[in-house]
Amino acid sequence: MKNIEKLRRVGLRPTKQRLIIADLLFNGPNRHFSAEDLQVEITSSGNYMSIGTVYNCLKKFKKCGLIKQVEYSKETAVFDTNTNHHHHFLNEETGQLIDFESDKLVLQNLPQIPKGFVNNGLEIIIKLKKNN
Amino acid sequence: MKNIEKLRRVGLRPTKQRLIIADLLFNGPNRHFSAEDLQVEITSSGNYMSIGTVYNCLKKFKKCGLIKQVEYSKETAVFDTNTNHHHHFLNEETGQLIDFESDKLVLQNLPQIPKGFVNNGLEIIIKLKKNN
DNA sequence: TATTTAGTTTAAAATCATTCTAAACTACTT
DNA sequence: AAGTAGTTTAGAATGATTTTAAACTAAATA
Repeated sequence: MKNIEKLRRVGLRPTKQRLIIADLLFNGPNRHFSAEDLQVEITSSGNYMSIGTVYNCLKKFKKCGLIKQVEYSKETAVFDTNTNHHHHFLNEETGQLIDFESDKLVLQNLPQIPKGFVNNGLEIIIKLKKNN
Repeated sequence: MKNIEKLRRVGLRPTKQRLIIADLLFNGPNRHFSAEDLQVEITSSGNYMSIGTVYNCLKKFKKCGLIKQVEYSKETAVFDTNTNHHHHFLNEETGQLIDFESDKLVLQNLPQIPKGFVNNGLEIIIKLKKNN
């Protein structure tokens, strides 16, 4: 599917800038990245975009379900092209994230949800340390 | 146990400032707080402390295992007096955290840990939404 | 007890990620 | 072709946190 269609389908005006970002994000494998990472890539691809626009665009993409934002990250927002339900390994030394699928996982005896609320998503982070 | 002992036991010099914070943190029930929250409390208790010192102190306390830092939080670091293993409910609307115990929880078919690494902690966040 | 010193606190400046602002621009509609 | 609503931009603003360098203080030593 062309990215211009992809944007139209979720109600986003396919501007030049959004298409530049869509081409970088949606034509390869899933990955994690920050707004700044992406800006560097945009520059490397021979384009230019203000950091404000990168943030605006990522926020819109997120709102429209084209990307997710990894919720645990402390300072730097980390975005993810993988919008399927999944969890993360986190290499604490480097900050690198690795996805793992949630479909085989078995969770039992989950705690009772506080009164007045419903479960709106369960996220697991498994922190990794080098052995030795 | 007196807080002055508590600090000495982990190798921290019991300065006036550290004792003020220890008195606020360790003489009541466990809770979550930010550096700024704590500074407000310090002020309310009739003391004064620069925000830099609050950060320094919390970092030392964390390093010595007196408190933990909740890892998922996005922008504001959230500290926690509860150093037992536990997980969190997160009210996404307000940012409020609620602990839940991990001892009854059953987790099966956890994914294989990437080669060269060991599991250094598993954290679960259950996001909450108001029902209706 | 006085002196030393290594660690601590402080105000203020610096940093870093992110958001805001207001003006210029552009995709889409009429 | 003109209008308008949404978008992009540079640069300023914000907010959390860290750094800096000087003043201070707890603990060790003389």
